[in-house]
Order: sequence, then structure tokens, then C-alpha cells
Amino acid sequence: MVFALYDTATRSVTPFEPVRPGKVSIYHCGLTVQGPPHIGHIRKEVVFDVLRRWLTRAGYDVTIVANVTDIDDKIIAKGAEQGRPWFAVAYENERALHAAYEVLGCVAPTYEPRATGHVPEMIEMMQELIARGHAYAADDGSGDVYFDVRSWPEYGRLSNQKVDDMQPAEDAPPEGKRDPRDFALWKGHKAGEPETASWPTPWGRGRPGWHLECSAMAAKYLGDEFDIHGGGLDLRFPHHENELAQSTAAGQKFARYWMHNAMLNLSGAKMSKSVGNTLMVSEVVKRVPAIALRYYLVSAHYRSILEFSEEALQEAATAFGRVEGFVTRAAELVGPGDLGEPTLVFSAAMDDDLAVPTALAEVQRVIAEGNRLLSGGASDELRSCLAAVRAMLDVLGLDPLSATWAAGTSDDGARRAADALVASLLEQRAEARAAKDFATADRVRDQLASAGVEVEDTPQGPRWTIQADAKEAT
RNA sequence: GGUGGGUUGGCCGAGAGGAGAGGCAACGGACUGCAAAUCCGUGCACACGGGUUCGAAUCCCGUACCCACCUCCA
Repeated sequence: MVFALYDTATRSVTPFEPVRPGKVSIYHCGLTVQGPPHIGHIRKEVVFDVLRRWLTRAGYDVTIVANVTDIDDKIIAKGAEQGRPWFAVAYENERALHAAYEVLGCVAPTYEPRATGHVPEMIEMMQELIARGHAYAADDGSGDVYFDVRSWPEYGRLSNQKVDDMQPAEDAPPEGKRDPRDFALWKGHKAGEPETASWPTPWGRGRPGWHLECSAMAAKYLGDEFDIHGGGLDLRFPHHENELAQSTAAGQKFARYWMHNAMLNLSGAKMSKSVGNTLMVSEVVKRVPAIALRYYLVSAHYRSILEFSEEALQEAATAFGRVEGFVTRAAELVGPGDLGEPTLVFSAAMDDDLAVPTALAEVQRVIAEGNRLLSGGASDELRSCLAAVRAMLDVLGLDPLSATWAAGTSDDGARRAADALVASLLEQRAEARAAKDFATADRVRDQLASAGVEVEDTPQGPRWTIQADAKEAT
């Protein structure tokens, strides 16, 4: 079966054929770094991380470009508000974004270009568009440059809208526009805005409009035609519609497939800064292990709205605990081994527009099989079962034994100290049990439990784990 | 007003015309000194009203409600 992807432009699942054999080029819109990322933002990162991992496993050489929009109205406003340069605000939030990538185990994009570093490319593109009759500099002296929507018959194709049905663009005052729906490629410098937020152009000083940077950077890093362009569904219009118009009007082929992830809702509404219903990644990972948050975000199909609730998050953490439990128990018995191959059912699900929920059901099925094997002790069957499970989890970025997640959880001094202490207590308990002194045995177990150490008896003897939520015991 | 998506068991969440996703929770059983973990089993859900069909959660028509976008948005 061939990988197939839902294409927003055609609104159908289409077989994927890359522009260049063996290679996949992906551009997805990163953040406007006006604030630290919330879990809705990071859902998108996780979705594209899974896409990347799956395509990589399929043997493609994957290049991912994700932009950082480091200049816009809100960043400038925040800088002014906080009494510091706009670029300080942008950089701080860019770092928070990178920290969130890392904490959730997302592989960093291949390139992550910033808008402000690509002004010359944008100027060239505007010149091209003006030469072709699809853009114009406003004649009101504002220094704005607009895209001429009426000059491009395909405008509206991506979002399936007719220009006449659209409401006027409010990204700039309408005075200089030929049509109220024309959108800004470039914004002229305004009095009161910091000088540092403007760059020279043939039309005067100014700064990038939001959409142009992506067209310019996608072309620079991925070429005139590339495979997949993605982002949150809320970017389909106007952002992606405008990008498509700019790039194709400038003579490029642009993206073959458009992939959009659905929003993450909180209290029935899209999580967003303007609604004020945001949950920062940095906060949520205090309540639940980061890998469990990732499991939660991954577990719903990327095109389904995910209605966030604390209960659902906790439930996901419990469900993932079962997965993690099998992997660690099996690895204790037969060693971590190498990654194997995903099962055919898993692969078919992933090939079908990343049907992760179906794929995850398969992981659970294989784990149930693995748990049955586990009671028989070490075996080749168990070894290959673990290898398959790990391979499938790896595709989702959820392999607990991978370098990403295993780091810092073993081999450090604290762990060795705890190991020694717990071992001596477990020895006492074993002696008590041998003497049928169960009161003493249970007291030792309770003592450990109150310290957050959970003891389980297995055919191979007792094993213990530190409960993650114990440190937050109330 | 325009363009899309949705409503599934106690909860989360798949599926898209022909016995059953999966998970969480619950209950029963096995295992255990007791637990924990694990395994086995139980639960027969598809917003509402019509229609098509041998057969509809799935297709069609209508109704209600929800969400997103219509130039700040992942």
C-alpha cells in the first residue's frame, strides 16, 4: 500500500507521489513568536513530527522547513508594552518554542528560517509580482505593497471561496487598495513604530506582511515546487490561500499537497491567545509526564478536533502507563534489543492518512500478546514482540527506551542510591514473606509506597518503580 | 450571508452499507499469602425525524445543536 494523504485543496485522500523520487520536502508554518507555545501549537509540531518519522521509516529523505515569524504587529506591541526591543520578545519566545519541541521529543526542523532574515528574497518576489501585474505599491504614500486579488483568477481555490463572497481584508487601511480584499505583501513603516522594525525597499522603509515570508522562504529552501505544505487548519485562509496566490502568480508551482491539522479546543472553543483559554506546554508537563502529553496529542486523528480536558489527559497518562509498563518489563527480561518492524496492520493504518488511532489499537493488541509472552519468561517471541512494539512506538515518537525519553531516567547517582536502599528493604520483605510474617512484609511495602515506590511481585522476583505523581502528593 | 467539519456506550476516541476498533472507568473470573501488574470474560453505542436498501452508525432528505474559517491565529 502506498502512503496516502488528505489534501485540503482537493478535499480528498490522495496517493502521495513526491516531486523528486526518494525525497520529501515539507514546509509547515511555525509560530508567530509573540508568546510561549501552548499545547494547541505543540499539537501541530507533534503531528508533523509523526509525519516526518513515518516518511523517514518509509525510506524517504525528508527535509522539513518551519518558519519562525519574528516580526508582526503583536510582537512590536508587546515590546512596547514591556519596554524592551521587539526582537527580545521574539527571541525569548522562539527559545520557549524550541524548549517545547525538545520536551515533547519532536525532531527539530531541518531548517528554521526567520522572516526578518529574508527581506531581500521578499523584495525580489514583490518585484516579480509587480512585473507580472499581480501586485502594486499603494499610491497613497503609505509604502504598503498589495497583492491584486482580482488579477489572479485562481484566488480562493484552496479555501473553496469566491472572491465576491469574501469579507474585506483588514490587515491595512483600505485607502491604498484597489480592492478591499487585496492583502498586504509589505507594510510601510508607520510613525511610532521602532526604526529597528523596518527595512529599506524600492518603495520605502517597511516590514514584511505576514504571508510573503513563507512564499519566499519555501522557494529558497525547497525550490519552486515541493511536496507538502502544512499547518493548523486556521491558517488555510487567509495565510495559505495568500501564499498559494503569491507563489503561483510569481510563476512557481509551489506545494503539491496541503495538510492541515485540526484545532485543539478548550471549553468548546479553539485554544488561542485571543480567546484567552490557553494552556502552556511548560505548565501541562508539570501535571503529567511529557511523554504522556505526547501520547494524548497523538492519540486522536490529526484531522479531528481534540477537546482538551484534564480527565482525558490523565486517562491518556494511565493508558500510556500500560504501554510503558510492557516495554520496560520486557526490556528487563530480554534487554532492549533493536527496533524491529511495525506490523502490517500498523503500517497500513499509517499509510492511510496517518490513521494513528487505528495504529495505536494495533500497538495495544501486540502489547496484550507481549504481556502473555511475558509470563513465560525470556523468549525469542518476546524479543521480537518488543522489537515490533518499539518500532511502532518510535514512529509515534513514543518509545520509552529511545534516547529522547530514556535520558536522565537511569544511571544517575540518585537512582543508584535509591536502588541500594530499596534493595535492602525488599530483602527484609522477602525474609518476612519467607517466614510467613505477612504483617511485616506488608508494612515494608506500605513504607515504600508512602515514599512513592511501588512494588510488584513478578515470576522473576519483585520489581519496583517510582510513581511519577508521588512527588505531587497532596 | 459565504465555505468547510462535526454530534458514537459512564468517559475519551476510531470506523464509514453486511457478526466485534482500541483505551480509561466498572463488574466477574484466573494468578497472588494479600496486593499490584497481567491475562480471560461481561457491557451491544452511534443527535432527532423521515426515506433508499434484503440489510444503515455508515447513503439520501429534513430538523436541532456544536466547532472552525471568511485577512491576528498552530
